[in-house]
Amino acid sequence: MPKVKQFDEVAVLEKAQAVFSEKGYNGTSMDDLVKATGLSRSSIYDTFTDKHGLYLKALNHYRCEQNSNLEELLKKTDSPRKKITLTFDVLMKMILADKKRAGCLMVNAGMEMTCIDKEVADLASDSMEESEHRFYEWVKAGQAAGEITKRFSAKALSRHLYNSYLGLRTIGRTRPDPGAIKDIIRVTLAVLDQ
Amino acid sequence: MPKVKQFDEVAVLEKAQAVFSEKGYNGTSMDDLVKATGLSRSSIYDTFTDKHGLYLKALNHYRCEQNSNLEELLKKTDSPRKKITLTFDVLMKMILADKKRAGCLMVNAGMEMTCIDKEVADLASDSMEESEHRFYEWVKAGQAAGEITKRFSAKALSRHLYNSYLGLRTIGRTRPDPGAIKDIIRVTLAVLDQ
DNA sequence: TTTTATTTGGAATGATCGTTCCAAAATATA
DNA sequence: TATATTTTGGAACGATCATTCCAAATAAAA
Repeated sequence: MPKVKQFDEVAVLEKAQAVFSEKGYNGTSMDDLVKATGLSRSSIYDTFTDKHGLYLKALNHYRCEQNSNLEELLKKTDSPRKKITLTFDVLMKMILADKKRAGCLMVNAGMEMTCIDKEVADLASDSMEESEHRFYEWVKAGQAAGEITKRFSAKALSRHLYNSYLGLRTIGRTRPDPGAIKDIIRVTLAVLDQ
Repeated sequence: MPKVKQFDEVAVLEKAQAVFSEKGYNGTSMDDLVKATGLSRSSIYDTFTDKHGLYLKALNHYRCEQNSNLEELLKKTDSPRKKITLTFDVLMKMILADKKRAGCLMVNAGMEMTCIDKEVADLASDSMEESEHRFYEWVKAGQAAGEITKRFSAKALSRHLYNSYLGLRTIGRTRPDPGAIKDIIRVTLAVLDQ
């Protein structure tokens, strides 16, 4: 009887995500979102409540997608150290492939919204903590396996790795230079050596 | 004969800078700027042309001020390595003192405006290159003086240092934890050892 | 094909945006 | 103190913002 939904919600979220990444939350208008998603205003409001709701859904979707993509990719190896290396390899490829310099939606959101929107700020902060903790588990396992130095605590090393990730995300958005990114990753990872 | 300007332009720029840092360019309204500066709309438009002009002037003033503050501080020592260490010490103090998490106006501007405003993006990019180059000169001198390892090129090390700076700026805005910042700086600087 | 529930497009709305404008206030000189 | 010149406050402007609303279009079921 009823007419069924004419669009794929996930596809819409990914279109919206791209615009939010490029222009930021405050730099994106509903008109931008209408054009990018191909949906009508009514459909957007009906499905996502409002602009803020769409932003939150896009952020959550981005987080899930990134996590599962990374998990899938890291099945390639059991070595904790190689998981770290692979993560930075993939990051470099993502940055260099990102011709529009959209960057990471979560990092962008954290930077734009910390002082403005507690709900978004908390979400971004939580996601960042999760990412850092992933590094922590790998470093800890790597140290146990003798792949990673014990000169520094697992906590300190994982904080360093995640800090380098954040720096690269900033460089990727502002001044993405292949040589620079390679240098940074090489030096960042050298700290893990005995 | 004429009535003279009733306000200090530099003081106004610093008030504006604080608001732009917290809320971003698109998140800041002219009303916010009127309240923060204490000036009237007319005076703002008469002095800075428009919102965008005020933003650019605030960015340029921030850049000059930061550079001269750093230069002044680093007179304390002649050792290139100690200049680097001091720079990170000061950065940590700035981040921890920054209760509003305003962060660095230049980094914030680069992140918010890359895809939106070429003029601002170029200014931020130029300022970032300058900062990285400052590290480069110190690393090069430090290597020549035997204070810094030659395992990596001066270019690679300076890129690494600046990348760590950018990461810390992001963390300072989103999740500023004293312990984390100390860890990151310690590991970042350890790379300079022989 | 007709019916029915739902989506859809686009006009309309009120709020807020950046900007302009001008009469009134203010100050350094005469 | 009076005059001349500039700043100032605040109202007013058009543009754009997010959001609402409804008639028309649409697709599944009868």
